[in-house]
Amino acid sequence: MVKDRTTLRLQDVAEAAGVSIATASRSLSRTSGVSEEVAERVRGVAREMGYVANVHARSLAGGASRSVGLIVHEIGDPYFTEIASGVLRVGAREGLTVQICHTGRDPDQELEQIRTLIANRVGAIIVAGSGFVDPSQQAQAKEDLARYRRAGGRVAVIGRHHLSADAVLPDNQAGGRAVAQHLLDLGHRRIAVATGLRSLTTVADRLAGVEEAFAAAGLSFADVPVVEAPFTRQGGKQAAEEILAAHPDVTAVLALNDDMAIGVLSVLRDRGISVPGQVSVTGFDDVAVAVDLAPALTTVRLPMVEMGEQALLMALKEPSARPRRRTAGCDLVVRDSTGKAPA
Amino acid sequence: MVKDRTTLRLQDVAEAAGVSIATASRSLSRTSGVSEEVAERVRGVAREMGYVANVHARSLAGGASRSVGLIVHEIGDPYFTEIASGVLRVGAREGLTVQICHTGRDPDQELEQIRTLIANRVGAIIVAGSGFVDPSQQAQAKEDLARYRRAGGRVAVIGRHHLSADAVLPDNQAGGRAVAQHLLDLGHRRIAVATGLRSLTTVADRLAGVEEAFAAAGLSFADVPVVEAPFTRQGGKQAAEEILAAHPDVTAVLALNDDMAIGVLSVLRDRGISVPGQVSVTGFDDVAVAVDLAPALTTVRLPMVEMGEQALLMALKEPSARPRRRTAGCDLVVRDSTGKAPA
DNA sequence: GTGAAAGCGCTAACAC
DNA sequence: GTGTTAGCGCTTTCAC
Repeated sequence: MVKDRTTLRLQDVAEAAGVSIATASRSLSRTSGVSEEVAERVRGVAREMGYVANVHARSLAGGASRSVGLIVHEIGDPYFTEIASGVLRVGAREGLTVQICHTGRDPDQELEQIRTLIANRVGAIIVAGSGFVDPSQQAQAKEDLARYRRAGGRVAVIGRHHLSADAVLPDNQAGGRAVAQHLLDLGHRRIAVATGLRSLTTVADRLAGVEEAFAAAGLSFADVPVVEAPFTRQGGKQAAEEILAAHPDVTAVLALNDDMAIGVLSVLRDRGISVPGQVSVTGFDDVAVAVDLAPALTTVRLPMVEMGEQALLMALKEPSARPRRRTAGCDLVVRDSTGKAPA
Repeated sequence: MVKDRTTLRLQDVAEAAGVSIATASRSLSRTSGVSEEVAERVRGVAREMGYVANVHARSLAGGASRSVGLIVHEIGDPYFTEIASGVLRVGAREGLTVQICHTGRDPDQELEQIRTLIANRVGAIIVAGSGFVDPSQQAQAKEDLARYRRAGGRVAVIGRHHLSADAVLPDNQAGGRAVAQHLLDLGHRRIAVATGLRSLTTVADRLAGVEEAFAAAGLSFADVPVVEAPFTRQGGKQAAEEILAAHPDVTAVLALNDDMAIGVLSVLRDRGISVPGQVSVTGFDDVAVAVDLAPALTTVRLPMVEMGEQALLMALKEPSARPRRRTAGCDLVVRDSTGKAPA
């Protein structure tokens, strides 16, 4: 589309300014080799005409790419929304266009999105969705990204992936440990876990932390019910129903993300089960709304916005020989949804 | 970036398949003029090699654009997140890349984002953020978009804008009327309104509806306190503080979006003011979390996801002579945050 | 049905 | 410091 003669070309600007197209190009892309005086005049003319360079031509001619891609599992999910905020913020500051793609937690979709971004010649790709425990699920993506990097592309991932790239790593395991520890400290022993897909590294790591806490307390984790459902509010509801049906005597539900925890709270409220009086509930992520729920959600805070910022900043830096990694701390935030285990 | 000899070119595919570059192009872009047999073989070779066409070259050569731009005020805002979901869903279905930009509700930023999208030669631009009451604030954007349309670009807006383009129009005024009516029916007379920027058409329209309901009930709107603050959770808190300080006797707070309502609820909870016992609260939008709050929020439902879908679908359709418009209904959803006015 | 060749608008060598 | 020109990788006439 957009083929016409209304759209201004660099040549139009050059003519209007009375310089060659090369000089015009240099002036606008702020490359050296033009007298500041001429450059300023050209920029003035361009601004006045409302000229905006054709990104495709620029990219094709070998100019630097002014866009980056962000791959999330699900934009509807506040976890990713906040990461996206961070990425967009840095992007805006750096004058970068951000293309957001989502995968629905499907590795095949992820691969396709990665390829699309590469085809779009984005300068950097941020993979924000969790990795998969099984490396083979991302094998092809790994290969494509490696080729992309060799060709000069930058890659950063958020979370544990089998992709070799700069990474922002939330300490999910420590978070899982902390929140489980918290429940155990409150005297809970009949705890159920509501989790998303266990094939995700995020889930696996959080779960590992939980298990660790049980072990540290000398308790068996083997008979703790772990209910797997979609990593969403709806999944949380589903998990809660299942848990209440099979284990009506639980005193705490440990959800592995806030969205699920919100679903759990909703079911408990519908059933007239008091929180934390009868059942304590915990989440993970500390999404913006967690503090405004009633009861306010006890959860593990992850600095999602900062993680998004960090990821893009890392990707933008000069590539290092070996992948960089930055860990993001997890802080237990105790609010009103947890209390002592009922006697 | 990405200039190298690892990235496959169309020519590589053509050579591997033993055809000319023209035939390869036709095969891959499914243009007619190639025998199905050859085309299939070329596609097979390309797939096997992992070839992905360079979007920039394709676009520059005059091919159809496979990307669209979405402009939102704030991705952190669930209202826009849900619209984005809708747009991304349709985009994925149609094989389109979606570039999301946010403006922070700043008309200048908006203009810049529009220009960037045009420079990116996106095939369509969806403006999802509210318009501004003052046309002059978007005058330049209007001009740029008009030029873009003349050049073959597609534009759709969500909400009332002074931009002439296909539009998805939520009936904000009816919604405002309905929710105000609801409070009046419950016997509330000392009502305060918490609102975002009144320079936004969305706010103006909702407010007009509220005013209408007052008029219909034979009540004066003149002395209803209308507190303006950012259209966010934080803004809601701020507004609530102000309202409680200046008008401690209000029995209802009508917030003009859910985010603000959540902030209001939070302040009331902190102050130990019961909802809806002492004060009723209403929102607007019906974001996903509204139903899971405690108390569940009475609000006006807007089909945000569908609005996003509609907007992109409209933009993708053959352009019509005159702008199309689709209205999106507003439904009052009564939940637990509103009750009879205390005696 | 297939191939050769002319651009699309820009950047970056390379001349001057 | 400025201009000329050869591509970047693709689509699309236009020949055959």
